[in-house]
Amino acid sequence: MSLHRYQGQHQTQSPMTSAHIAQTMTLLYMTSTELLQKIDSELSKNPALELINDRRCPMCGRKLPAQGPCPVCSQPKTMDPDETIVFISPRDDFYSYSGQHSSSPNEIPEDPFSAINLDLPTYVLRQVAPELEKDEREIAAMILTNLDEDGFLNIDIRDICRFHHTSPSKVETVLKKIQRCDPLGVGSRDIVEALLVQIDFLSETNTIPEFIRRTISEDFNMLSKRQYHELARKLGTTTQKIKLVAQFISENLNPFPAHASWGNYRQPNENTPEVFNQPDILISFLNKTPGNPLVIEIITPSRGTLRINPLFKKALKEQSGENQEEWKKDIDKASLLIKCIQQRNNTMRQLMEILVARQKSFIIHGETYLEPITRVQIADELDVHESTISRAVSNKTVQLPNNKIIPMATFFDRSLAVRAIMREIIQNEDYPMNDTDVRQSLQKHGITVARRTVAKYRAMEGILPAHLRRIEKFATA
DNA sequence: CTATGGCACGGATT
DNA sequence: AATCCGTGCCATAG
Repeated sequence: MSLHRYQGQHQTQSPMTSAHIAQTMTLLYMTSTELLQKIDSELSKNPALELINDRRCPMCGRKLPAQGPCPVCSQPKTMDPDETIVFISPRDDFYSYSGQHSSSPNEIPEDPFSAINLDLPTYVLRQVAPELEKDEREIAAMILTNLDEDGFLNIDIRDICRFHHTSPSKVETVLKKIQRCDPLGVGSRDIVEALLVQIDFLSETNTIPEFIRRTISEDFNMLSKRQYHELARKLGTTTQKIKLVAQFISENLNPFPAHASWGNYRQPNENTPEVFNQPDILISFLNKTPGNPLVIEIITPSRGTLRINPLFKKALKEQSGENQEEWKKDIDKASLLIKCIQQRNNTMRQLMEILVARQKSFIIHGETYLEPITRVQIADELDVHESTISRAVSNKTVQLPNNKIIPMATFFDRSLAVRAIMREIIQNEDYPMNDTDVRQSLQKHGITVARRTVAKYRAMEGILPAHLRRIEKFATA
């Protein structure tokens, strides 16, 4: 209370600083979605603040086209794969789709084995949204609201066409994009289609057994009945090769998209559901081509440029009265907000620059390559307070080049790499290894942890103890 | 007797 | 100051 009066009297000095710091902290803590709400509410409350239709790059101030980020700042200087491009990407369309999936929120598929109640339709929608045109999004939304618990599409494509007055090929295009999202094959109409999608994806980077496409698309019945001999005879090949196909399927593919990386997504007994908001950061390869430089987009919600209404300013000068005090306050508040948003952007950019540099192999090659770093280290390097980094990281999410959306805090997970390696070890084990064995095996990788810790990691990953894995192995073999 | 999970402690991290 | 994390000890189930 008394603080307000104090500020009123000494406004010529800089009482800004304390308010400035406080607001920067709050803004930094907010996700992009929350920031959008904040801006909206400020706009409606504060007459001095104005949103003009003039989109400008938050970094260089250039005029921007109606869509997309700054063409100059988002361009690489070289094609050197070591380079990363970090830029602020003002988006207005990005957030309008959260929670839009229609009438029946109760129909959200829920895997009984998963304690995490992620909402599959929104999760997928967030991944594809950036890639879609406006009319495509409505189709995508319709597709995603008609998924069954296995992640299959249980509505006729023709119905979608009728509803949106569009062609089947258009729907197919959207569907194709959806199918390549994280629960790979989601939105397929049946097991066969889901498997084929997964194979297509895998074949881009891996070698796949011959005959696999054909067996799945034509003879999936025989395959599932394990009639390997008959199948081999029909295709004129050896039983051995057919068995390879079967093995590959059981090891690398998942017939039910919703159960795969989606359903048994670790942490079985964790009752903290991870709610993924819209990603705050997008990381991708330039032109979506692996090997190209990385492109980091820091999403900032905006439909234009925020500024102080010049008319309001003029009115303040001309008019003197009891309102003047009030108006001046409004102007100060508005300019403060604008400054703080700039600062937020700047901090996020610096943070991502250094974070991506450090964790590049993790981003490109996966969890095993995550380096253990702490927020303090980053804070020292950027010469800011640790809490700044904490605020910037907390609650934010990042979308990786493989379209997975992860919490930004994952970059600071000290044990993720070890857990990933452990998973590999257990995956490739010849016999069910007990925790002591796993510990030794990890030691060969140069990782020393206590036996008890192995048990903990196992629990985190939802891996059963050795004696129970034995049963599982026999069941699948 | 062995493998595993629960509890709690201390140090690091936020 | 509060929280998280790895670890040691011990009880218990198999």
